[in-house]
Amino acid sequence: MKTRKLSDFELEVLQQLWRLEQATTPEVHKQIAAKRDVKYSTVRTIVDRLEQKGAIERLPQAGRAVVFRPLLSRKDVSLPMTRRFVDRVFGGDSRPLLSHLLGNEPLNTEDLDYLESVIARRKKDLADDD
Amino acid sequence: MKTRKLSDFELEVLQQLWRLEQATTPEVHKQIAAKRDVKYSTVRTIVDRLEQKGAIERLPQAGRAVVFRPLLSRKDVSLPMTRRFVDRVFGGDSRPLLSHLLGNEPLNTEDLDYLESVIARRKKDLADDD
DNA sequence: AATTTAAATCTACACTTGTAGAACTTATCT
DNA sequence: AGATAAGTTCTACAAGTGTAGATTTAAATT
Repeated sequence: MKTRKLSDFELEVLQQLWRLEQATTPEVHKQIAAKRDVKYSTVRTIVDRLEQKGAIERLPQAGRAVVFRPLLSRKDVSLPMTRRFVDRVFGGDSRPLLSHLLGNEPLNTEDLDYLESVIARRKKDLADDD
Repeated sequence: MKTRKLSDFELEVLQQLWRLEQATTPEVHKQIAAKRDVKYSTVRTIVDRLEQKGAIERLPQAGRAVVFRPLLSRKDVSLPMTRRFVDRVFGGDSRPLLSHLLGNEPLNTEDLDYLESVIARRKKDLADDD
């Protein structure tokens, strides 16, 4: 899973591909152009670069428009990128990030309950270990 | 607080400045060169760019070597970067990031207790609100 | 003072990224 | 079939980034 570095724009296109499971460049363009003003050929360039980087592949079938689908899963991308981010911005210590997110991101009761359960599990693991 | 975008390397230098509070380029270079092989002039270029971007400033005093210190705090940088990261990689939803970090980052009992307390506070806020 | 050394400044360059125009190729619609 | 539209491919380019050599300047040492 040779996850070469992906640019902002490449990530944005990949997000769309994850959402749609697979799509043509015009489809991806339509999605993104709904938010930002960007030309078709620009999106197409990004799609090509994603293909070159091995992050997506084209499905051979349909004749005219090329259908692409992701080769990398969300996790393939998010795990290494999270690691990198914590290193770059927090010097490797994820705790300030955690408390910031827990303290400020929009979370409902259900979310909080779930996160609490994750902590509980961690605690149990710690207890079991020694 | 015009936080222009900072590159990886710029962030790395800034981390050192935060750690040291203030430092000369040779000092920063020594720190970074301890981990990676990088030339003095390379680090100096990055320092100059940080200065141009207004992220650091030079202290006028000492005659020969120029001392720099950060103009941006860790939070000035980490808050907007975290936002951007969550948007880029998780499409704006921080919950998968939270559960990943809580479930996998190295955390000791004390850390977990503290994070639990943050959650507890959030829950109370929710209860008070309605 | 003359020499060595440390640091600063200047210049350069290849690669990546965002951005898109122009030209060519199919389909599609009268 | 001819014209229009939709999509693909090719080419380009400025800004940003990582990287560093060469040159100049200032400080320290003999």
